[in-house]
Amino acid sequence: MRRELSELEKTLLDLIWRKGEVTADTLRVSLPRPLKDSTVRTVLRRLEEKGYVQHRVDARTYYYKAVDAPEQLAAQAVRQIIDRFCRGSVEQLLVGLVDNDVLDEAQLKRLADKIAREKEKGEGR
Amino acid sequence: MRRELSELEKTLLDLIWRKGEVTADTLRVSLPRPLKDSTVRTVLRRLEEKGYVQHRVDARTYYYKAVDAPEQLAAQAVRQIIDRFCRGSVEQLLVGLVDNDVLDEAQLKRLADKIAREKEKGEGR
DNA sequence: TCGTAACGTTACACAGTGTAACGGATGCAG
DNA sequence: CTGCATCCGTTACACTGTGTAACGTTACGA
Repeated sequence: MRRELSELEKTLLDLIWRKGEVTADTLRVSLPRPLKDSTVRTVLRRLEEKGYVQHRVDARTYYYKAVDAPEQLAAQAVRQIIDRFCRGSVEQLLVGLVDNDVLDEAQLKRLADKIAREKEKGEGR
Repeated sequence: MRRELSELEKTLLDLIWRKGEVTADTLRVSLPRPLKDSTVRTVLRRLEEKGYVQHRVDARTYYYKAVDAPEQLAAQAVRQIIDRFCRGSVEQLLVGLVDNDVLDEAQLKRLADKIAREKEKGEGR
């Protein structure tokens, strides 16, 4: 499992997801609070060390992009939560989500149907 | 939102959930790796400062118990994930879970039905 | 050849974490 | 009543991660 992300790293990664592929400077100017360019680059490098982003070079400029889609990281994170808090049971998690109003039961049912339908369609391909 | 838990704190909290209510020493002897009693107490106090556990005193012995059920913390954590990674959409998360094999679609449907049934029963009360 | 634009290296202070020694209070056995 | 054992809090310290940036380096274009 990859190392944890710090708060600032998460902020940057978020921006990268939103923008697709970015240079350190593009990123810098769209930051919520101002940071020096060297700061941004340092954090980008740490993000890369941790395996969350990659860069390609084009005419001595680095273009960074995220390695995983956000949903993938989300899925991993949820899996960890399940292991940690729900004794490995997805069911227990879902029930907990409904109980704690993160998810309401109508929504859940609708989703289940929708996903089932898409799955069917996908398999008929 | 409460502060983050460190790894050791998570370990202790897990044990507390499993045992219900514990003294520092009960906890200490069931740890995976040996720690001094003062260490355990320090971590317990930090856990309490962070608001995850409470203690009551009985004849100068502290009995600690968890403030929230694990499922509650799980729900909160998932909500954060949704905000952070899925642009606030639970649906997107669930789809991602299915796509990444954390949850399979049959299971989801079964769960949805079960929860819907329980909900109905609960409201008839 | 020189400024500019990009980058990496290095640095540093501050917070959090794991880990524990110590010393104070208090109840129980003599 | 006195001293040992039991529990607890305080204090401490080293290590790591994090936010933040100054500075040195390299290569291109004018």
